[in-house]
Amino acid sequence: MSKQDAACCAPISVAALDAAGAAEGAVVFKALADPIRLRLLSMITSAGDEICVCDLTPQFDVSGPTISHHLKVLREAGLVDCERRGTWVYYWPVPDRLRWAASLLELTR
Amino acid sequence: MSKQDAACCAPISVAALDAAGAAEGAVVFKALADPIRLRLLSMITSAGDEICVCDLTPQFDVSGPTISHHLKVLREAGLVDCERRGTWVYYWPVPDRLRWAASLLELTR
DNA sequence: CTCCTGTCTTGAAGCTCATCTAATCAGCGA
DNA sequence: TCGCTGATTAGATGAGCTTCAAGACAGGAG
Repeated sequence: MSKQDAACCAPISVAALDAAGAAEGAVVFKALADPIRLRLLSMITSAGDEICVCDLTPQFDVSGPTISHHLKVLREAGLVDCERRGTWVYYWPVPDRLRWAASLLELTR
Repeated sequence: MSKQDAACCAPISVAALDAAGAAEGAVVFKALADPIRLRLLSMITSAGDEICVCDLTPQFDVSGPTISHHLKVLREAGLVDCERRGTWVYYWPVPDRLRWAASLLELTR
C-alpha cells in the first residue's frame, strides 16, 4: 500500500528536526507507543519473512477486532505491510521504515 | 468447534519481546509520540551538552506550562535529565536510554 | 525583607485512543 | 447456491492525553 523512500535523514543530534519531520516521526512513534503493538511488531519482525494473523491473535488477551485495529495502525504508520492469500492474511515488516525510525534516535555526532 | 486440520502456516515460535519489555518500551515511545516532544528532544540532543528551558520555550506556539509538561514526560521516560542552576533550568540527553530505544527497532536484520 | 523574573504544579475543558460487541467482507468447500 | 471460518469495519463507551489559565515555588536584585 504505502511506499515512501524517506531514505536519508540526519540523526536527531546533528540537525534539529523541523516541524514536518517531527510530525511524521510522531506518527511512527505513536504507532509504537502501545505494548500490544510493540509485541505485534516484534513477532512480525522475528518471524523470518512473514506471519499469519491467526498466529498473532491467540497470543493476546484482547479480542480479534482489537488486534486487527492495532495491525491497521502499524500498517498506516508504514511499519508493516500485508496481503490476503486465500482465507488468511499475512503480515511482514518494512525494514526501511524501521531503520528510519531508529535513525531519529541515533546519537552519532 | 473443530476442523482445524489445515494449518494456515508454519508454526511460529519466538517472541523477541516479552510483555514486560513491551510495556517499558511503550512508555518510552509514548514519550516520543508527540511532535513537540520530538522537537524538544531534537533540540536538547543537538545542543552540544545542555540547553536552557528559556531557549526552548520561544521556539513553540504553546504556553510555558505546556513546554514544562512535555519536558517532564521526557524526563520521566528517562530520555533527558535536568538541573536548576540559579534562575534557569538546564536539560541534557541520556544517551544510554536513547540507544536502548533505538535497539528495540533493530530486531529486524 | 520585598519585588521581579523564570519555571513548575494544579485543575479543568476538549479531544484522541483502546477496547468491546455487532455487523460486514472475503474465500473455500459442500 | 448456501453455509462456515478468518479477518476487517462500524459504532459506542470509558480512560487518557494535550492544552491553557491561575497559582505556587525558587533565586537574584534592590
